[in-house]
Amino acid sequence: MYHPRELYPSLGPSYRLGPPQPGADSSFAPALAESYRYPDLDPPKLDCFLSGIEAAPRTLAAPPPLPPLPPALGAEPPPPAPPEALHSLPGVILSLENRDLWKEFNSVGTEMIITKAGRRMFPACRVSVTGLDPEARYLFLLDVVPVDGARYRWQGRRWEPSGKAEPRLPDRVYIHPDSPATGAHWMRQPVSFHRVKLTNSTLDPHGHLILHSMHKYQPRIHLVRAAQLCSQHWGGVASFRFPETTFISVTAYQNPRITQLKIAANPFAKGFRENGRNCKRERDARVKRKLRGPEPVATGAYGSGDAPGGPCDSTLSGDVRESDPEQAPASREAAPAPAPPCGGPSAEAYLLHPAAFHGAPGHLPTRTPSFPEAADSGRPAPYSAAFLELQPGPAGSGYPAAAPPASFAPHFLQGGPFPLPYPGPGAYLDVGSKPMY
DNA sequence: TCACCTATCACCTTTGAATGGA
DNA sequence: ATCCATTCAAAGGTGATAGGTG
Repeated sequence: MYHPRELYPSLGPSYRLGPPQPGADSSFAPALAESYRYPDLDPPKLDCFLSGIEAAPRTLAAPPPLPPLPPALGAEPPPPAPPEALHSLPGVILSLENRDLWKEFNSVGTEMIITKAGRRMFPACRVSVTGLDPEARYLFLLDVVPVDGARYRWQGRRWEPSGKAEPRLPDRVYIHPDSPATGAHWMRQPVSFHRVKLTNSTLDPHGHLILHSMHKYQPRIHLVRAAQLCSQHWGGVASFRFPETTFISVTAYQNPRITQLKIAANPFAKGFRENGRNCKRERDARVKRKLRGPEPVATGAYGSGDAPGGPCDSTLSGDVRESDPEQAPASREAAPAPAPPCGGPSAEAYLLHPAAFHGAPGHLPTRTPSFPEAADSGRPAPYSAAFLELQPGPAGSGYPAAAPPASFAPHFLQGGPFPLPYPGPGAYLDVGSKPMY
C-alpha cells in the first residue's frame, strides 16, 4: 500500500484540502437542515475535508458530553452508553454487532497489539447499519483517535496514567474495502473492519493506522454518502463511536487476562489453547526435548487426552469458542460482493491504490511492481485496505489541550457539496478523465 | 535495573487455485 | 461447458519468548 504522498510527490509532503469547488454537484439532495458541532478531544481528522464549507455553522443546543474516563481500565467496566453519533444522515443507525465480545474485553481492559508490520485488531469493529437509502452509495471509514492526553502504564493489576502522551502521529483513515457501495449492500449484512491493521511505525509505508504504544484510543466509524469514491461531492456524513471499543495499544500484552481472552476468542490463536500443540505444556516439553537433544518424534503425543500433567495455564478453561463470531463475517465478506458501483475499478483496486480514491480509471492494474506487497509475495493479497492520511488539525502536532467545554471544533458538517479529500489536479477527481498510471 | 520494543518461532486459519465428478 | 465439492499449498495471523535498546 502506497501512501498518496508517495504516489503524488508533486502534491507536496501532505494533502491539504482546499475549499469546495464551485459548480457543486447537485446529484444529492440539498443540504440537510443542520450543521453539527461536536465536542471532541480530538481535532477531527475529517475537518480538513470540510474546510471552507461551514458557511453558517450552528451548534447543537446541548452537545453530548464525552463519557467520563475511568481512572483505570480493568478496575470497573464503564457504564454502558449508547454509541455517540454525529448525524447529518438522518435515520441512519449503527449498532455494534459483536458488542458482547467487546464488553467482555472492555471489562478487563482491552489491549491491542501494535507491531512494526501492522497487527489486526481483535476484536474487530463489526457493525450493522440501518436507515440508509438503498439506492444511494456510501463509504464506510474507520479511524482511531486518542482518548486523552496521557500515557499509560500497567501497574501489575491495572492501567494507570503515567505522564504525558507522545506527540500526535499522522492521522490516517481506513476505508472499508467495499466502499463505495449502495445502502442496500451495507444493510444486507454486518460491516466488518477486521482487516484494519495497527502499527507503531511512524514511517509505515503500508497505510496502517499509526498509534503510540501505551496510549488509550477509541475507534470511530464514519459513514459518508458519496456517489463514488471518485465523487467530487459528498452528501452527508454520520460518525459513530462505541465506548466499549476503547483500548490501550501495547507492543506486548500486559494483562494476562487479556491474553487469555484473546487466545480463547481468536481462532488464529487456537494453537495456544489448552488442547493446542503450542500450549504452555507442549512448549515446555519442546524446550526440554531441545535441551536433552534430538529425540524420535513421539507419535500420538498430542490430543491423546491421557497426557500427564495438568491443564495448560495459557488457556482460559471452558471459554473456548470454536465458532468465533468475530470471524464469521470474514467469509461473508470474502464472498463475491456485488460489483463496486463505481463501474470500473473494483474496491480492491481502490484499496491497493489509494490514489484511486482520487478517481482512478477503471483500467488500473490490480498491482504494480512498485508495490512492496508484490515484491515479497507472488500471491496477490486477497484484500488490502485504503487509507487516507490527513493533515493534522490547526493545532498542529501534539495532543490538543483538553478542550474547554464551550469550545467545539466543527466536526461533520452537512451542507455539502464536500470536496474530495485530495484536492490534487482536477484530473484526479473524475473517473476516467485522465489515466493515472 | 527496568520498561519497553523487536525479531523470530511454531501453530493455526484463511484463501484461492487445481482437480475431479455430476 | 458449467457447476459444485474437495483437496492442497501458500500466505498470513496468533501469542510466546529471548534478546536488544535506551
